[in-house]
Amino acid sequence: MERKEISQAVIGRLPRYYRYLGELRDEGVERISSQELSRKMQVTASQIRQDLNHFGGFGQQGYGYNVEYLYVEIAKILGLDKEHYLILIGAGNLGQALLNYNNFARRGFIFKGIFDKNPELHGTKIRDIEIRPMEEISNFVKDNNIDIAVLTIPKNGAIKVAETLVACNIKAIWNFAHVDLNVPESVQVENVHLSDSLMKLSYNSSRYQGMKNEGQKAGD
Amino acid sequence: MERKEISQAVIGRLPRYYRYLGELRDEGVERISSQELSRKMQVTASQIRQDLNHFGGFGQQGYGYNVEYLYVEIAKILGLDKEHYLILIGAGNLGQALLNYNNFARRGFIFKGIFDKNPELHGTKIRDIEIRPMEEISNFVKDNNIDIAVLTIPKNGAIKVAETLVACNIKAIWNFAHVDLNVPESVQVENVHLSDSLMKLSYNSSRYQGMKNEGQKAGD
DNA sequence: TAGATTGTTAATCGATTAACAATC
DNA sequence: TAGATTGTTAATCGATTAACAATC
Repeated sequence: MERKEISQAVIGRLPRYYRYLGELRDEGVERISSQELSRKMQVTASQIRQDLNHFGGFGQQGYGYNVEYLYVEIAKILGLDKEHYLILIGAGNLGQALLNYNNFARRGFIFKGIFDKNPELHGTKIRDIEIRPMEEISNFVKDNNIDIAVLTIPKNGAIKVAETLVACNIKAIWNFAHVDLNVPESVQVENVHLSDSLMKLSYNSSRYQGMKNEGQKAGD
Repeated sequence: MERKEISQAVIGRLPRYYRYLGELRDEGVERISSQELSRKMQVTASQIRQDLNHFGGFGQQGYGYNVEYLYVEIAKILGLDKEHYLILIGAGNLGQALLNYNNFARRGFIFKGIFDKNPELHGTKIRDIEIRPMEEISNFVKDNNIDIAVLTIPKNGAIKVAETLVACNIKAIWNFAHVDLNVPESVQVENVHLSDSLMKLSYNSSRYQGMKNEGQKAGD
């Protein structure tokens, strides 16, 4: 019954496996070997087998993996076989973009409530969901079985809101605010720090340009 | 003159150092030791020193690091001392959210053009920037010194657009389309796969709930 | 000078890859 | 049965942490 902790590196790769398997399935592919998949995904076959075997033996020697079966199993591992109820906190541009992104609903992530501190928005609706004042978050989470709070507000407000969410026993926070939230380990946080991502891109492109110039000087 | 390649793990931590140093600077803090910073950031002091020393010796024995100086140096490393010209491809919700996010301009990331395939939008403006047809991307990139293309279109169109971008020598692509772009190594790609991020959160929160229940059964 | 703290080398830890026996 | 390919163990590689001499 010993459960070895699975590293975030492995978890982080599962959605990508899931995506490729979904595409294969849509193309009508029935089975695939780790080697074929490794060529498609540009990772080693060894890594694919190693990663999957953290969760069980989904393949068959001499045959490979059944695409449909593996697709469904990874969905289960990722919790996509269940519905998740979300609230959006912050009905700005980014929040609305997420609300309108159909893929989430398709995977079982369903927005149940929207909260914003702007009183003019209260009572208005986006995608048939009413916008409510921030004060109602706590009761709404408790009454509606909310699993995940999506934080799309400026960083100033984020820390206080996170405290509220912790207090009403939210399970997970998808944090787009540019600040690190300090929550107990019972609350999962996934950060999407867009400016960090952009800075990384900036570094990598500058570095490449630098290398190119150096190469020229040194005569390659 | 030997330049050892710096790992993406290190690069990925730089924006976070930068953020904390900016906050310290705003608070008027003049110097900080790796140990103090390590407590604030919840990483080891060893890692901070090791990371920074990839880029040079920014500290001083017995003193620590000068906050302002280190802040400016990390900005240079990340390429934030220069302006970057961007185009947005796909003027949907997400694209507009990015356009309206002031922090990017503040760090020198400036949107110069917007492209969308919807003809009704052509000629209209967002934030004083005209929306143009996709066919004009290539010339616009060449004529306006564009460094970075921000891809906020559905995945179907993304691969073809990426080919166009590669052909006109773009340096970097910030890719929000849910597909892996296959580009030469001279073009840097940074992926923001939002659904992958949400699935990871889903896994982690399900796993935690699972562990909690198991703990109960086993009597903790 | 004594104390503090870096820069850097060495030790440890963890993740990736290679190899191959098991088995379909 | 022979061939293919997994699951898994062992080897390698790389990243993180610890330790400490250098030095401000």
